[in-house]
Amino acid sequence: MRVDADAGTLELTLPLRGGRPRTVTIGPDRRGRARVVVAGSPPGRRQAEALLEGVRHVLRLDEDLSPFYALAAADPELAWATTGAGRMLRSPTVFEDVVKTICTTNCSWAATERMVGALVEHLGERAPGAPAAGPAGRAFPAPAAMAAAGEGFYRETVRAGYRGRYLHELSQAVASGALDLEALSDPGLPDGEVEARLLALPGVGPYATAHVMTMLGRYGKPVLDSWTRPTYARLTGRKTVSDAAIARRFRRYGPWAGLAFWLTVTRDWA
DNA sequence: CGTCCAGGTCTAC
DNA sequence: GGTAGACCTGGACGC
Repeated sequence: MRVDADAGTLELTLPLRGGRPRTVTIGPDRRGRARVVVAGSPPGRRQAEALLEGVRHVLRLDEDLSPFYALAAADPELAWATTGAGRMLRSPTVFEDVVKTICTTNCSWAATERMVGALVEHLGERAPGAPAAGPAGRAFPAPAAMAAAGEGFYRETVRAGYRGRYLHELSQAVASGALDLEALSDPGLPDGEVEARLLALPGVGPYATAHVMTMLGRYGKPVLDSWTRPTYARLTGRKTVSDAAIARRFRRYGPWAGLAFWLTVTRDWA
C-alpha cells in the first residue's frame, strides 16, 4: 500500500479469489467523489465489482459511525472528528491484519515495515504488469505461501527474530484449515468470543488483541502500547497516565471508546 | 564498544 | 491472578 499525500491518493494491491491480484489507485475525482482506477488491462464486470468490494472493505465505507459522531459532538476534545474522521484503514483480510499486528510487537515501526515489506516482496503474488522485483504491485502473501516458507526464510530474509515461529505457526494453522481467522469478521460473534480466540493465537497478547479487534470494527477497548500511552500522557500534560485513567476518560464512549482514544492520540495526523 | 528500547508476549514461578 | 526474565532485531545513545 502506498499513500501519496500530495495527490490525495491511495494505491493498493488487492487479492482476488481465483485470480491474480490487481492494483488499484483510489483518489478524488473532480467532483470530490472517490474514483478507483485499476492498473493494467480493464477488469471484467465481476472483477471490477470484487475490487470495489475490496476498496469498500479497506476504507470501511459501509461502517456506520453516526453513533460515535453523536457522542463526539458532545465532547469538545473530539467534536473535530465529526466531519468524517474515524474510518481507520484496514487490510483486505483478517489474516493480514493479524500478521501485521504481530509484526508491530516489541520492535520499532521501521522494523515492522521491514518485516511486512519482506513478506510482500518475497511471498506476495504479483499483479499483472507489476515489476518482477520489489514489493510494488504485490498483494500481501496468502496463508499457504507463508506456511510453505521455511524457518530460514523468517530468520534470514524477514529477520523476524522470535516472531518467525509465530508467523509460521499462524499461517500453517490457517492454510491447513484448522484455524479460520476470517470467521472473526462475523458481527454475530460476541466481543468476548472474538477476544478469547485472538488471545489464543501465537504471539497475540492483550495489545495485539485490542489492535486486531479495532481492525474488526470492535472499538470497545483502547489500544494501549508504548506509543499510545506516552502520546496520550503528553497530550494531557502529564508524565504518565494509568490505563485505568484512560479507560475512565473514554468510558462515556462505551463501544466506541477505542476509536475515541485512537483519534485523540492521532489527531495531529489529520 | 555496551546498554537500552521500540506500537509485547510467553513461560515459570 | 499477578509478576520477573528471556526473547530477535537494529537503531540511538553514552562511554
